[in-house]
Amino acid sequence: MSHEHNHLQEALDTLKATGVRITPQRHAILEFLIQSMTHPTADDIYKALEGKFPNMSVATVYNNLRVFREVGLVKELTYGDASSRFDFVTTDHYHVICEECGKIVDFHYPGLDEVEQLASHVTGFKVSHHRMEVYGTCPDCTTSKEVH
Amino acid sequence: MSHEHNHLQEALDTLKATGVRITPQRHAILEFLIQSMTHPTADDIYKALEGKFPNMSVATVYNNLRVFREVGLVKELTYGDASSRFDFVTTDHYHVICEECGKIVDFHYPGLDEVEQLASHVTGFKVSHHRMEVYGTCPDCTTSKEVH
DNA sequence: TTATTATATTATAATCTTTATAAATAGTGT
DNA sequence: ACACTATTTATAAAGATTATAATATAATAA
Repeated sequence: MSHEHNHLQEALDTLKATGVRITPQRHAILEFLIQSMTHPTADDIYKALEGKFPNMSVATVYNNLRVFREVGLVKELTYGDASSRFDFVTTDHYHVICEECGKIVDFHYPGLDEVEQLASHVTGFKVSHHRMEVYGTCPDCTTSKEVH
Repeated sequence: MSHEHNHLQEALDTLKATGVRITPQRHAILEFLIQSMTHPTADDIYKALEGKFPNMSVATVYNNLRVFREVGLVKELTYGDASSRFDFVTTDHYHVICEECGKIVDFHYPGLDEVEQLASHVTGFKVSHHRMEVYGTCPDCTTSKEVH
């Protein structure tokens, strides 16, 4: 049984447990998110599934991404550019983003509890979570920028 | 000579040095950003200055914020919500954001060079910078949520 | 100071992402 | 299979940002 299959099954269980109906569209969106390595936009998902669901509405994609986010299955990433990207939540990881080509690569890091604690102490906030991304140039783009 | 005045003067020098013309609108936008503690949106700035510049266009605000960003005077912050916020760049600091009321508070932290280094090592990226924010509930909102 | 010239501003429209609405459809538990 | 309610669809609307073209203006040099 593959990891992808596991994730999908667990996600469907989560939906059932929270009383969210499992529709073919939701199934397909989840499946796409899980197998996707590209942190797609809502429009990416919409386009990717229009073969299987010629009548699906963009609103359906947005609605379901919101539902998935509320249930904790999906994380919404807002970078500088126009549209949000969506990431199926697996284990805790951060992202490195290539400023040349936009590629997003995961990397794992112990977590920044210390920063949260300091922030909480200094500002008096009750801290719930944080986000962090690293920006730079990916190996491919670094190579193609070199003079030959 | 106040800090605000210093910042403004330095900002104007930066503009002159990079060949960006200093217009009354740019002067006012910079001034507002420097004295503002609220990380305003483009529309906030537009509204704040419409008394002084009744004919200023929204496009002017956006254009100039882009120019300031390109020159390194201003940082654009994209959180989950609809519009970007703009922050005059002074010393390195991070933000805590209240999930109830949206308030943004600065806090200083040594910097996460170690994370950048690890990310670079693991992914092969040439790292240029990172962003991080902490989320939680501010003291005011915590208080007003308590049962009396 | 004035003329020149490129740049900035304005007004407007267009574009793009995301959300709202209402009618039609389809899951789910019985 | 039925009934109930959530979901989907199609469409329009809203909101943020960018593009365009005409006008105005800052910087520079004569």
